[in-house]
Amino acid sequence: MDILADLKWRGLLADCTDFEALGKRLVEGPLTLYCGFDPTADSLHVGNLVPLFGLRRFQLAGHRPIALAGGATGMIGDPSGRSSERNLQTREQVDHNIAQIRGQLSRFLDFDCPTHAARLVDNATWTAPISYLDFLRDIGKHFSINVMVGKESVRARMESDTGISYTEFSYMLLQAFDFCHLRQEFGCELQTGATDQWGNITAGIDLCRKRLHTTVWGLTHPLLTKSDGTKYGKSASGAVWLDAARTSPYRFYQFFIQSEDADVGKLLRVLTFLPQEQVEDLERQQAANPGARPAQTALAREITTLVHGKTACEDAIRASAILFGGELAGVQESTFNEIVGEVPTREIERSRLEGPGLALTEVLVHAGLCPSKGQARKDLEGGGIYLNNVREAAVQRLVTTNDLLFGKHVLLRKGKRTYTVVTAR
RNA sequence: GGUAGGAUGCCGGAGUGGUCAAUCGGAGCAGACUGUAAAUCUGCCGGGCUAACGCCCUUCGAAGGUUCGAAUCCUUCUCCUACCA
Repeated sequence: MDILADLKWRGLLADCTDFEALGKRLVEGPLTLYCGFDPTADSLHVGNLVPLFGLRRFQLAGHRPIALAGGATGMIGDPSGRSSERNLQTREQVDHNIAQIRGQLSRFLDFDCPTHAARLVDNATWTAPISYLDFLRDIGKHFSINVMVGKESVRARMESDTGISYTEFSYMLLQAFDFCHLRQEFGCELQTGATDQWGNITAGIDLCRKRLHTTVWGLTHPLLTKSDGTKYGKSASGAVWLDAARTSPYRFYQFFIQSEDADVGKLLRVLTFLPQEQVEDLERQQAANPGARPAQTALAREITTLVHGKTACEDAIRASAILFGGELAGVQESTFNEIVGEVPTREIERSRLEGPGLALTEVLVHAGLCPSKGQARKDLEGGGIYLNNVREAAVQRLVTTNDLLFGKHVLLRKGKRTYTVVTAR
């Protein structure tokens, strides 16, 4: 299957400046394409995986991807898809974020491939040295304000209460310049991105035509949404990050295991590299026996392995099996230790549990499962608290050293799936 | 610079002297049903104390003031919005 057909089947094609011409170009031979990632944080999140995996899909199909880290654009702030002005990041923040993100970008692409190796670039390398006057003369001259204010990203903000600063208004010039530069430097002919990047991408295409008299293309991926239309990739505790320090592999795995039936088919297509037959087979299994959740299991395994590696994924699977396996009665110490470190863990001084012990409500607050003792009491009364996987409804319950598993740990659970291990020290 | 309007809990948004820790909706958390799914129903949803009835503390942009009593009235300040210049 050719790359465009594959992307289409996966639902990854939102728009293209010229499907037909691009399709023709793609069969002629390897093409160089790029996609940019701004360092708005020190880690990418699952939403970024759609365009990033897009680059990988192109590389697997024999093309040359360039992942661009926005060291320059990250200093400015993209107004696209934002209803209000961004806070400028300090240079130090951007530098730190860029360093982290470069590492993440490089994990999914092959830089050693002899025929179509990937590249990692930073737009600060070519943007920073240019003087303001040169930029205005060489780049700015090609832009019509009339066209710029017509772009969705600008118009939306001009109509909003907060407006748009000159800084963010200029963002599209920088991104357009990137495309132009990459066309000149590496013969890059295609830029990809999420749909909100359409305006910035077409700005680059126009600039290439005007400055270089050459035709390049743009291709956008749909924004990843849930079946109810809301944005995908946010859990209750915020975004789902690729950085294991921000979102542990266990939590990452759990996020996908908990996918809704209505979404899981789409997620398999968009976030994994499983072939069409296999995805369709999983969807059939899911429809036949939804309770077994074969699709969620496959999805979580695939993507956790891609992002965190085989070992971390297997650890997450084992920890999940223990936690969601019911009673802890027969569990061995070595097995239990596997979940310590996977789920959030808090320490407590052993002395506080000795003698009469410590109120369970206090332990819950200490563990971070409940925001206050009052809330902990209510959660207990509501039957939502489990001590070592056994429901505990007594508000006055004290936790003592007798509750320690293997003399060390207490497993606390709130609701169906929020766990914390408290370790005596 | 002028005029008018606004600022309420995570968000939206009622309330315009006591019955207000503040209607309602959304989000969130928990329970029931299930499948670590969705939908639905129920409870909770500022903090502390209590087994509980209940009690106490801190909130309605900020600071003062009027009053027995203020989110609600007055003064000043800060910020936002609209129109005018």
